[in-house]
Amino acid sequence: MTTTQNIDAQDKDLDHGESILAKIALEAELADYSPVKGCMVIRPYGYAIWEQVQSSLDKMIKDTGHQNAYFPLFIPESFLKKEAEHVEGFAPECAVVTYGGGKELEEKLVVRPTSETIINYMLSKWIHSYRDLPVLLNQWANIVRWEMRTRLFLRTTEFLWQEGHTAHATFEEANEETRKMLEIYKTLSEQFLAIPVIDGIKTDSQRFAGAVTTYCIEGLMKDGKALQMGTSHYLGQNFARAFDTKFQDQNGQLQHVHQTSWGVSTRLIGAIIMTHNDEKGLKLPPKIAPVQIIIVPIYKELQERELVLSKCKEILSSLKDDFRVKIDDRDQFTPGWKFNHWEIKGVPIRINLGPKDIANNVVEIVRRDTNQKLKNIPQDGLKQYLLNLSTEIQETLFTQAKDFQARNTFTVTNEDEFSKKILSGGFLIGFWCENTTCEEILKQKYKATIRCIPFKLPVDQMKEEGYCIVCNKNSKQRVVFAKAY
RNA sequence: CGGGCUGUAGUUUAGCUUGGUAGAACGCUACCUUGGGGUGGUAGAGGCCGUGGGUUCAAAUCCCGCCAGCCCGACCA
Repeated sequence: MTTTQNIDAQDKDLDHGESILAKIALEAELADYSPVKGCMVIRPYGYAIWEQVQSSLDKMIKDTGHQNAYFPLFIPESFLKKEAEHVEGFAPECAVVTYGGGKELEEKLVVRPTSETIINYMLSKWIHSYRDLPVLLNQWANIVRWEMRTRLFLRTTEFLWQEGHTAHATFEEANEETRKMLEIYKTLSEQFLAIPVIDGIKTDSQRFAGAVTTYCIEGLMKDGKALQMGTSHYLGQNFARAFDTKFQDQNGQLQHVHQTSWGVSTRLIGAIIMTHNDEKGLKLPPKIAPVQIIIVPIYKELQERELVLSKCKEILSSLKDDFRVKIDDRDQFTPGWKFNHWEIKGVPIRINLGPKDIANNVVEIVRRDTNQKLKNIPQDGLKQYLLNLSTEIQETLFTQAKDFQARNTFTVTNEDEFSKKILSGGFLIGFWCENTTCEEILKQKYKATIRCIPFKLPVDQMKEEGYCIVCNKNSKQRVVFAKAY
């Protein structure tokens, strides 16, 4: 089966993921480098993918009771400094504005690296009583983090994301919120992006600066590296204390609110690229593909052109209520050229339509997930056929990615095994003693980190307890190790 | 910020060692041809060779500075 061969070829090619990312992002016209180092331009086709991701997620965010709002780009520098861990974590990667209107500013303005501080400042004004809670906010915004090494979509200086911020009366409620949103991210990733993830808790060293607990979803890219695809934080009362965000409870007592924040970014597009691709280019899951079906007319003479194009339009209008569908009627390109063009761009379904098909009342369909060519598909009932096919492609892409993840997830019991396995990448499952030193040793020696303490392990036959793969001390839990972006 | 590499047409690049008229492919424009897997042809347009200085009769080529980018290390969604 060609599909399996392609994936296997990728498995052996684990080191070349980076060039695949840049190559696809540029060739499929998703993005381009900007004149400013570390920044990128998201081109219309790439932005259209983001809009699909946005609308899917935005609906789920609103369905769970959250409202969108917008907080400013500029944050007074003093705000960042109010929460000790937060400033320590973010100060090195902040861009700071010192001049405005030709004058040096009295207080420097930080370009937001995230918005916990400004939102808390506002919440402290808005929240008085337990009746004001919960506050469930979300914002779609750009943020800036001054990164040393950047990569298209996976890590750029400025990026687009969604950040949810909520305030609750109790720990239980806030913690439940944190888990609920992580579950939504998991659904987004698996059901929409067709990328399987491991969900779990971050270790202390990987925790968000200022959070009590950070939950995450982690995906495995085709080059064997892990990618953090979304995080959800229980912030405790840390920011509430720093900004004095208090409410009066039912007993008349003043209490600090319990807060959460959670986000996913345009990094998800990088994850799609790094999960769904082959030698021809990108493969987009139908649910988030800006163009789900491309119709390529095939003709010779002018007379044929008229006939074929009118049939194409007829088919288009019968499908346009159910699909994002387009006809590529450009005359300057040959059909063969167009085939390659739309394959690079990852369009899930292509319809080839020529005089022969019209004579027989059929179409030719090519599916991008398997590259299979399906000949003589009747025009009657085409819509239903395509609806089924679309669902199947969505599932196949997920299954392909799931199989890849399974083939590249290994159990290790000691450092020796770890050192050998980590070379070729993948998720490594092993015991860890919960000591940060052991984690640090693995990072120094192998450039690998603990991605998370999983809620549920992706491999069977787990023992309850074992020995830390580094120090051999007793351990109660297995964790997921990997090299990461 | 350290170490390595690279800057030539829109893109990928040849030429640089050994100084002497800047070449190709793709893309672009026009026309013809072709069209069911990147058709073929003809004719064109397009370059202060990253930048500043130096050496020389003469610099894309040699030397020095600067700038930018890429890769490798220290940070991260």
